[in-house]
Amino acid sequence: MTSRPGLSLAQRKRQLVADELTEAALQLLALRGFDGVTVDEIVAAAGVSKRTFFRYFASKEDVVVQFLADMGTDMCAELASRPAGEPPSTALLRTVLVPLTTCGAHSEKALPLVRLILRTPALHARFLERQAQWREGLSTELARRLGLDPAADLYPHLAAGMALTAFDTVLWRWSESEAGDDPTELAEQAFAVIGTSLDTVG
Amino acid sequence: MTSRPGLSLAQRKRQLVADELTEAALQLLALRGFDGVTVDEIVAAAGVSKRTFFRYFASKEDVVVQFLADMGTDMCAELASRPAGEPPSTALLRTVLVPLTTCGAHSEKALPLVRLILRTPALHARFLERQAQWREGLSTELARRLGLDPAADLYPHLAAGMALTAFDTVLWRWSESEAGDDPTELAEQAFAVIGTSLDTVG
DNA sequence: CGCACCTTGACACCAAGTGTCATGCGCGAC
DNA sequence: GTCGCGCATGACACTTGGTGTCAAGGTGCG
Repeated sequence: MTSRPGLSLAQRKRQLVADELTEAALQLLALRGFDGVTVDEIVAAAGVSKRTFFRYFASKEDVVVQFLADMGTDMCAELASRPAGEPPSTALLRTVLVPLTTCGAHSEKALPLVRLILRTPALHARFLERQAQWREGLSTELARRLGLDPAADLYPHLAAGMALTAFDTVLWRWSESEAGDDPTELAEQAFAVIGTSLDTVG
Repeated sequence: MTSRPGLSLAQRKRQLVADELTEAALQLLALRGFDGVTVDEIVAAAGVSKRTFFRYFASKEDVVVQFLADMGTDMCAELASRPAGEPPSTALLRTVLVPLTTCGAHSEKALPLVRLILRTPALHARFLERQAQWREGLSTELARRLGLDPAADLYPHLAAGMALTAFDTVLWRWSESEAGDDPTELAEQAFAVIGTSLDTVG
């Protein structure tokens, strides 16, 4: 899930431990809820010490939420790779579709995880914090594309925020749906609403 | 700041203690940063026990952020009070203006507070969480106004999210500005961008 | 006066993190 | 081969946020 191939030998062991930890954690958390599990239990299940846990994850929340950092860089990369002439609305739709399609593709695992995050206040807070970081990245990239000064123009920040608002809405709606709507379809619906202003620059 | 007049006698003592606590806390936090101050120091400064602190505030963050709850209800009230025929963009602008004008009016106190919140990860996370609650309230109110089903239509959630995105952008920009731009002016700028899609329902 | 209620403080306790140090293991240099 | 270096780990003590519990004090009321 978080694997990035082609790294040094010693760092692959790190990945292994990290995966072991996240797997153990996710299983327990899905079962008994975020507050119902202590990190001591998690590390016992994974067979490492508590100190090691905190060498891999900055907090108990991070073990659930850390993968979002990768998604943020993925989104930025996608936005950066979109053709220069493309209108912001479609470029941002494509950007937001990156995490959303992977959600849709692995819904068996992703849906419970999303539900856990959105329904646990502590996790939701961290999730929103990450999203704020995404917003920074997207807005600077957007400013670069359009030749705007992100410190002077409100547009980049606003546009990035709107795209993430759409993302949020889709995710929330998806997490509430019983059988699982198609997130990509929902995203298109959402962008049909917000797209108008996205492309009305100036 | 948090005072709500016309309450019972005994509950006014509560307000007093709460104010004492927040004042002591804000002073220390502004001075040494959020992580540089322990709640033991805060309660020592306020002259109460640690246990009492947590009887008034659910967490250390809450002593900084609790007043946001009131702002949320204020915004909902404002939105509910807007005339029925008013287009969503102006109704939401008016809604967002409620906290923003008070910020502008008390910038000497509000600006450092906003900066503290936006620059402290833990506080920022809580802030965003509160905002998510605002979003719930605003979207249901919006759905009521427009006769939409908030569980079926994406629009209410999206519109509320866009309004809060504008709010966020304004607040962020305001907190970065040296001499303090006018938040209400910034809000109008922001709504000039997002307004287009806000009023294009269906 | 006595009673009930509410607030507070003291204290013990749990869970999340962090600093520190010693151990162990792989790996290259000699 | 082995010496030694670096790195990951574990053990442990400690700080801090946060909660449960209980006993004491104040206040209003019959």
